[in-house]
Amino acid sequence: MTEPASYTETEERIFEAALHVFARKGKDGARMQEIADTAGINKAMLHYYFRSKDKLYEAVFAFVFRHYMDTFGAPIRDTATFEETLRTFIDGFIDAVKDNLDVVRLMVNENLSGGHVMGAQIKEAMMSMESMKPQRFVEKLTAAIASGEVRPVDPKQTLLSVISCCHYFLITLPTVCIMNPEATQDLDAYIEQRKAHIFDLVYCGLKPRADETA
Amino acid sequence: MTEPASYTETEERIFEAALHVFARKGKDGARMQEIADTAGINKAMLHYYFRSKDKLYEAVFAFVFRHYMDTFGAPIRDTATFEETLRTFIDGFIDAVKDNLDVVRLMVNENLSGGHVMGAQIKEAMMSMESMKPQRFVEKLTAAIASGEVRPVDPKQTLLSVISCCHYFLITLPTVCIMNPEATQDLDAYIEQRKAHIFDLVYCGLKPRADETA
DNA sequence: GTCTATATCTCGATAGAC
DNA sequence: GTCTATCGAGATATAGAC
Repeated sequence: MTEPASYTETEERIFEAALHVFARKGKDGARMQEIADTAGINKAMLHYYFRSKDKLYEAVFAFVFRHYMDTFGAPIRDTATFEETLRTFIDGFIDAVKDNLDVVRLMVNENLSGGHVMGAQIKEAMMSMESMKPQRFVEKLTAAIASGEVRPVDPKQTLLSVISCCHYFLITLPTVCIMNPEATQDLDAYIEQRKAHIFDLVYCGLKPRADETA
Repeated sequence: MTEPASYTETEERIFEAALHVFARKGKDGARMQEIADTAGINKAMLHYYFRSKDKLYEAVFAFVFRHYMDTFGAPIRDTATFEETLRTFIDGFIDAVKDNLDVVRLMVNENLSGGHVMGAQIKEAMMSMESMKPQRFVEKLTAAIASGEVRPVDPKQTLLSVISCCHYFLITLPTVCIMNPEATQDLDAYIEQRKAHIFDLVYCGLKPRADETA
């Protein structure tokens, strides 16, 4: 799978439209006509640029995956304490997810239907991304455990829990809005409230306790 | 939307097959032929029993939603401390999700594509389910805060975080298995490990601290 | 109730004019 | 590069024999 280093303006508009449709309907449920309409171009042009639906799906996934991994979350600074690291990570992560909801939807859809396209992407990405944000988070957490700032926990399990808390409520937003009417009225306020809750719950869950041995 | 109180054996076999396909492909991506093949019946029979794809989707969703809500999770006993309640809830919830993964996949798919069918179901279900498990969890947590067993937190936010941790890793299982090879080799062991981690993280996050005022 | 055959429509993909 | 027109496969849905 060779990928061009850059795409034309039209191709990126197609990616944007394809992402929107694939994210909601999945690969099989998406319609080329709907993607073309959303992109404001002719349906034949989709095939001119990307030959087939399969190729378009793979191309948009690869593009989005790289872009997503590059820009996700605030940078994790080396000078921060783990408390700062955690707060910054949750804050930046949720902001990034909120601004790229379709990317997360696309990836969830991939997992629901087997995750084969994504699997190939992940393996390819592993090679060229030593400084991946989640990996850095695990490193910082491991260091914090060693220094005693955080009690001994499984770092990968903890990362998974934090990501779960940050992703899940946005994935299931329609349901969350039904259960929490205030989220419908002012989503941004609800998101800030949720950020604060996640940090509070997780950081309290990680701090060493006076009444326990480390 | 009037629903029969019970279905025939054939109809329930169709539900099982439809759930399997709809959960993975979504409503638009699913194929009636594949559902018929999975159920081991003729494609024409699907239309004989459920007129159209739309009606089948609504019927299977309503059926599954009721069944899911009735049987989900271990009963929350009134005699338990909140520590026991939490452990029992996480344990029973994850077991139920593991045994009904397609149900969760179907609901996530619904949310990804707008959640309109599910929205109608939830509103209908709210009326007849005062003893819904999640609602009972919130009540127990609220009581535990009042009694001082748990520090003051937002109960609904906490419930959402617990559900996130229990659902998310199973929804994204293909990705989780790539990141954690040991989960591929022995999934049940990984699930037990995850149960223990979630309880540990959340319960430590909820326990009052000696160095803080309640 | 269950099947085969088929009508009708929609989708992905291409041909060919411009 | 962009469009219209269209082909052929495959989808939903139905008709009608058994």
